[in-house]
Amino acid sequence: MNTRIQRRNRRLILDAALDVFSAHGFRGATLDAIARQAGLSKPNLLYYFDSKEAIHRALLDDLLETWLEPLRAIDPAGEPAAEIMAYMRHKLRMARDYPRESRLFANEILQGAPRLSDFIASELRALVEDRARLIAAWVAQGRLAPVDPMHLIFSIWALTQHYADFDAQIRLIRPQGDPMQGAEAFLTTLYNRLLAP
Amino acid sequence: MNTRIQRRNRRLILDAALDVFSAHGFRGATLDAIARQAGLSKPNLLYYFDSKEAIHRALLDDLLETWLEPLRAIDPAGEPAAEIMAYMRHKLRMARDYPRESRLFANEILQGAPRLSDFIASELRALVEDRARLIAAWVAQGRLAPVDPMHLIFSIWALTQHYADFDAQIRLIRPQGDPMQGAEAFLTTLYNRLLAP
DNA sequence: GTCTATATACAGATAGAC
DNA sequence: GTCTATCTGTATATAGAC
Repeated sequence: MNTRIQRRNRRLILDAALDVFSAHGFRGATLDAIARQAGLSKPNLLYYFDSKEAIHRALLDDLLETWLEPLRAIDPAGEPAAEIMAYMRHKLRMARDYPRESRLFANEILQGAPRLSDFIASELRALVEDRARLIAAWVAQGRLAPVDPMHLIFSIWALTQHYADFDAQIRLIRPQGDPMQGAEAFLTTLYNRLLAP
Repeated sequence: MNTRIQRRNRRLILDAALDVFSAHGFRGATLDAIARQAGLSKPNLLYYFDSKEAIHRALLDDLLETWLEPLRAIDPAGEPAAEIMAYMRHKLRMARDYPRESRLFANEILQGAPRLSDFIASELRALVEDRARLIAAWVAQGRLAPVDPMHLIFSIWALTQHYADFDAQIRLIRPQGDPMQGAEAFLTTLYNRLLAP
């Protein structure tokens, strides 16, 4: 029983599955495509995971741990505007470094969040409400410009994830160079102007 | 040959198909689901359209005509900030009134724009470049704050379509009330602050 | 024009040899 | 642990009666 090979194959499968699920959605993904991408046979995939659903589930579980972290990292003791800016940059970095994860998530939400509604309605919701209260307190103290905390958070999600989720569109509109070229500078200006008290 | 019934049935099919394709993506949608939703039999769908692909194609073609219109409506002779604000409100209204169309589009882009790359690389790209030049000219004249025109356009897309595309997430995080409650006020503040010269 | 019945293809999952 | 071969369900599309 070689645990090293097992771990290597599980990783190969999950990496291939992330490629395929993020590019085609759950229904559009096939075990054949994942197996080909992973360099394994289809039955071998199902030796490591019970079902297509189980592979997808494993990807989401991996993702959700890292999904909350940037929001959690906002420090109540920090300087308000700087904390929001750092959060925005953190999310933008994730969109650049983990675009497949962003698209996996987007595919799920777009289709009504069938497999994520529990997570969103409990953990994510509680965390967002907590951070919204923090931001509202900062506003009340006059340390941030008056701004709706929920919409502020949504705006950061929308603006950063857009570069991962709509990457195909941006590349077709601006074929030359990196799709995220100039994004950080633009978003820094935008939030500096929005948040200055 | 009753053209009135034909038109009515084509409309029924396309409306049902928009429901199903936007909610489940191309592969996730089934003719069974569309037929049930339309109140017709599956072979009857294929009497009006050659294939599942053809139904999808018809939806996209309908969509693309209306997709360019708000960008085109930006008036070079207008007051710069007011024109941008009007464009943003126009897009926000479309996200509210046509969320299924927004999700249909998002599904396509997310999966690499396989059926939209021609449209995006030609018509949309040309229009965006034209509008970017207009905005750049306004900036050069000092009538808008210095801002990257492309990223400004992307930001409006991201922030408005987010309310349609991520509607499921927003509803789970804020179960009470309308997901777009406060969105227009927030975005108005945001762009007022960003664009003031 | 609309239906029931069906041909055909493909995808998820399993059997069983090695 | 990994493979080939295969079972089974489901989806697109067609045939043909009415």
